[in-house]
Amino acid sequence: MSTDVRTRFAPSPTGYLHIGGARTALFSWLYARHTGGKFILRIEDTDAQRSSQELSEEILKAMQWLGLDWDEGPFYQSDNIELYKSYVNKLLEQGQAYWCECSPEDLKNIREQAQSEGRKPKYDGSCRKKGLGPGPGRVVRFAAPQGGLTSFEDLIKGHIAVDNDELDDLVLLRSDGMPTYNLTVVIDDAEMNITHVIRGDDHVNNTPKQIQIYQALGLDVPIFAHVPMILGSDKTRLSKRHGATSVMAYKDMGYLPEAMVNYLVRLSWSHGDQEIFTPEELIDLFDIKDVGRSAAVFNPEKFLWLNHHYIKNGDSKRLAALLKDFVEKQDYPVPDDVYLEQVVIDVRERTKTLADMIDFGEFYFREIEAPAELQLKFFTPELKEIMQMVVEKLFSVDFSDKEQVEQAFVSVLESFDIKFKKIAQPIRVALTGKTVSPGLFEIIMTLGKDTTLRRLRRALEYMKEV
RNA sequence: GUCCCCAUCGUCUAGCCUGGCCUAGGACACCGGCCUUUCACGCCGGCGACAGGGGUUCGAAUCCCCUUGGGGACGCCA
Repeated sequence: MSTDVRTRFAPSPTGYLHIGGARTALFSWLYARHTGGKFILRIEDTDAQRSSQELSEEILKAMQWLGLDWDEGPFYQSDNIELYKSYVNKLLEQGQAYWCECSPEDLKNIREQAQSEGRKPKYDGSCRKKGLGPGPGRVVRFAAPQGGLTSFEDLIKGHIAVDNDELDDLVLLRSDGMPTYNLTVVIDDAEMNITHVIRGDDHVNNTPKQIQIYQALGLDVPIFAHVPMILGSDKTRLSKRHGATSVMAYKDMGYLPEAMVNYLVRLSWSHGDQEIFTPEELIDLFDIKDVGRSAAVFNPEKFLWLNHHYIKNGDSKRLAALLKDFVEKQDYPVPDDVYLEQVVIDVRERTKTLADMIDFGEFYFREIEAPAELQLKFFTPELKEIMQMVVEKLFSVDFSDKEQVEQAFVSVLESFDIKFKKIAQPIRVALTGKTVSPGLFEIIMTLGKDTTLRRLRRALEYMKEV
């Protein structure tokens, strides 16, 4: 027996790992790492209708992408059905559970009746005294304690107390023989010796019900920590309406996992004025005690800013490797690693995501032609001689030496006694097809002699023809 | 509707527990300026909040109560 911290993340594979779930997982993981405890992953797939193996795997992938590694699991609740049933039987034998024959329609009526009378729409317990046994269409319900108070000390919310009369005789075993969430979560957390149940705010109301089950079963009640929700910009529960909510959707949009971790951790948690954290710092600094009690609004702009921060400061070789996927997705020919890294270095200050790099740096990956209006505006005949000389000078220069390339321009500028400004935009348009781009010399060095000269000559041809 | 929870700039938050150092600090966004071959980056500056009302106190963003506002839960989902 040890008192080591054991936390868990228990998603249900009825959807992808979303922002909210990821943050909960992150907090659980951080707390385990911070305390030197264990982090367990458990898949809650007792809803056979809606759960799927594919979704389970997607969740695992998302966890891995975020770097949230687990020490035990993944365990699947569907592998433990007999275990849960044995507990149901125990409750039945103890008289703390009973068979119920009420149909879904009966239940609906009971609820509507209660609500219309201004009461909480809970099950009225009409089958409690019937002494029913198993039968088709029947479920097992928990005989919840009546009267009194159930309370607990939440690590985040503080003291929470609920009147037992508010609580339902909830279903433990469905008519199809599958156990339900409130039962399985209790049994597994107990069997897995979870010390700290860190989960979403939306489970606060379930907690007293679960505590009653722990008590009925004579199991130790863990410590609870309910983390506040993440809301959308209109302060309602975050959903697709607010934009992408799936973790992996952000990966596909060119976000970095460290940016997501850093962004999410700062929702309802902070450490003074610090905004940027390395994983090591987080493990060192994170504590549930510092998690706030109020909900946070997901702010895409700040997330983008953080992503840009990591794009700007990340290792360029790694970024180049990540960029490769995005190049392939566009069906562009994949350049070599050195070229890709140069692109990253050229564009990183002005692109906030990996996907941005592809858009903004399109001219690095494919042949481009400036729109007609830009050609007309910038490729003017008066620039003919100047451009001619730029091409000639560059032609005779060694491109492995940036110094020489810059010198070539200096000599052209001196010959015509003009400012660089005079030819910068025309050259930019010739090289990139746009008026906005990275620095000219960076582009030229990355593109290389052949491409640079080819594109400048094409502009020169235009100047001559006009 | 009933129950539970929450409440500092538009947003994320520091400060609140252990009242005075708060004419409330930082960050994102926004607006100016500087830098400059474009755009960015960077730097400098600006805008901007203690929900309201009562208490307690010499003194309240900080403690208490009420109101209001918001969120969540009320399922044979998790």
